[in-house]
Amino acid sequence: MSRFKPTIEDVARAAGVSRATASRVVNNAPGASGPLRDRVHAAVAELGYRPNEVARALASGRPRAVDVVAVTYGPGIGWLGTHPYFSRVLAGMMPVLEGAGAQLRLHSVSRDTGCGGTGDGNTGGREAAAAAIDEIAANATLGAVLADVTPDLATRFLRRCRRTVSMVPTSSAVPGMEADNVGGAYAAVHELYRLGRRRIAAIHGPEFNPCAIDRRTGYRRAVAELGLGEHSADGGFHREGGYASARTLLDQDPGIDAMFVACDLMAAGAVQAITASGRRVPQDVSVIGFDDSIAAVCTNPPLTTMRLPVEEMAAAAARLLLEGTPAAGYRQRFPVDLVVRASSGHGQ
Amino acid sequence: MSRFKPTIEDVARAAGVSRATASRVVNNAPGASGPLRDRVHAAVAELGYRPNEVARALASGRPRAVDVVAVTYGPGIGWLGTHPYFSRVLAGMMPVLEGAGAQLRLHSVSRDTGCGGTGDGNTGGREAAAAAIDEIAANATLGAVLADVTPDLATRFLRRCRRTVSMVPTSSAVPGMEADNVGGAYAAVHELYRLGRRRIAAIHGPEFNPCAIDRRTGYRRAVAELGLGEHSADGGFHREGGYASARTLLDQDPGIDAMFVACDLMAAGAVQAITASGRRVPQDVSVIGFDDSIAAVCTNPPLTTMRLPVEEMAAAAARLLLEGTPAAGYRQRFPVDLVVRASSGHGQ
DNA sequence: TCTTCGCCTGAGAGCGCTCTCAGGTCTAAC
DNA sequence: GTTAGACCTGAGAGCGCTCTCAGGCGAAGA
Repeated sequence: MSRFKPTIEDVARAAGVSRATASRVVNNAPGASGPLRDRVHAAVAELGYRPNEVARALASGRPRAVDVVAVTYGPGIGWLGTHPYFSRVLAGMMPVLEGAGAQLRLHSVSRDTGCGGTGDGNTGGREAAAAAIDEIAANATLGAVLADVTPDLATRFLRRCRRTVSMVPTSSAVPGMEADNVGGAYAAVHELYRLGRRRIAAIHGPEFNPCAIDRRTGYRRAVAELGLGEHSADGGFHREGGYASARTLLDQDPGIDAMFVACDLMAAGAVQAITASGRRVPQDVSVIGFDDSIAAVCTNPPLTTMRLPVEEMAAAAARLLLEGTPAAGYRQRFPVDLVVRASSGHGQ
Repeated sequence: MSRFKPTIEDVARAAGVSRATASRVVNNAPGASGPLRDRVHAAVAELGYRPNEVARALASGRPRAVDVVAVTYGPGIGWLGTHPYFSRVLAGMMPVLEGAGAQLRLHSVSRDTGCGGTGDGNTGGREAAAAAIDEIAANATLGAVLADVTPDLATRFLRRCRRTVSMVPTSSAVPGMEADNVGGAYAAVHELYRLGRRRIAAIHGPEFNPCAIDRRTGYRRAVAELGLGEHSADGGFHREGGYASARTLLDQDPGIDAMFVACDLMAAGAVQAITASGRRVPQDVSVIGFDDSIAAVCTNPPLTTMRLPVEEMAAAAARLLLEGTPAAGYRQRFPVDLVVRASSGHGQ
């Protein structure tokens, strides 16, 4: 097989037409027809021609690529490799993008170090993150989806790239897909209450994460309304944190009979910690997670959880970007529903 | 903030130099120096100039982008959103690519339907997949990593794009990162044997998956050498399949005292099925998984598993691509090591 | 002082494609 | 027969950047 890559010039020559006509046919644009179309198609087939996307992008000024920016934090490589959230975003967008002939470019920015690397240094971390965000925004083309991001970074991104949509709540003008995190957490606590639980602890995500903040708010609101005490710890949105927090919580107050855990990964850790302490889930301690990610069904018992429709949100974000520049402050809301499995139990 | 995007022309004008000089400075190329460098840098800073990657790619003929192709199969959206494998590949490559200023483009091809969509139709599935592969290969630039792929598709890809590396074993000339899947499975069975288990069943991955084939081979070899019987089922590399297979296996032969499960996700399902059957893990049935993915530590008890160094493999693949075109048939081998957790037990 | 060499620098030619615009053809209506 | 209108077609000008090449200039050697 020859390594020769035919250009549209070659196609045009082979078909005996001009470059413009060949382009029209290849792009299925109107204004060329009948015999010429056939000749061009034949030439394309014969030469094995494929348009060069890069040239096409440059010439048309609108490259067909959506940038997905995952702002990660946490130990090691960040969440990208372990937290199911990101794959769900990708999986949700992929079919939409592919259907539109758009590419998906993935970027990761570590909130702490700028680059999506393994570094843990804090020296100039914020500036590095900001610089990385600028860099990506400057080259974002069809648009960008901020998979997880802090409001300041989101605002900064929007300044360079209007065609942006955030997957997490940001207070700013950044268009976003917004799940009812507050309501979900609120509903989880109420469900636990309904099951007869009265000492409902919470394991939250990191305090700078917008989703974590909302879920915490929902928990607090519910607990306050129900006249219950507040017991909570920060589990950092990773399993290890969930384990450690559950332990701490149980040590502090052995009477805890339920836990609302702000993500399934942490909930998996919490279930392990509860079990390790000699308690049973759900008989002794009822657990409700959040996300309905793959982690929820891997635990034993499987997790009752609040389903975050990540795939749907991601698909909607992709569609929004494909359509054009979303209006500043645009919001699309998604419900967060209870999915009952075994970890919450059946009540007394 | 103005929406004006300065070009290198603007920078050159502002600095009072030619476009060529501005380009040299921006690219840190030799042949420009002293005062001019400073002037250009000043202009860049003042205008907030960012090189347009698309134009740069077209002009230089070497776009800095690596394409990651995930060939998925299975129900629904495929594995992309649920199987931890893909995120690990991404997470492993990201730091390397970012360090080299390269972008990461993600593609998914469904083995069954071509597009990475949700379809389940088989009509023309293979041809669609092949067409999608061709399309991606034609535009692959810096190179491509085949995250999971069947040998036929890999070969086809290589035909259009020499700069390719596979993450799974392919018998063809495709350069690849090769983990010792056979040895890992073999070692797992031996470990189970060492623990005193004599009825060691296996839950395999889909028979067309190269990794699954190798792991099956390792299992068979070990079982044959140890003079044990073979009991196995296909779990399709997803949790549900693991659950169903474990159930079936246990029904067929209630005396099974150990299971080698070819991926952690399936193992999570298997553990649930074993528990549901009234047996204990590891006391009654010892379980060893494969991968050491996040799923391994979410289960209860946590899984003893064979660690597949996916991140390292992915990073190595990225480095290989960055370096140039790997030789046909190039192989880099990775060990698969036992990670002992609770699901295998301590022996009698 | 003249030549040689080396180092800067800028002009200009593309990379492969899109898209506008002017010209050309053909049909139909006057 | 003439003309307006609709529809094709191709020439050519870029998109923003890279990179080659030749000219210019100063230092060093003859």
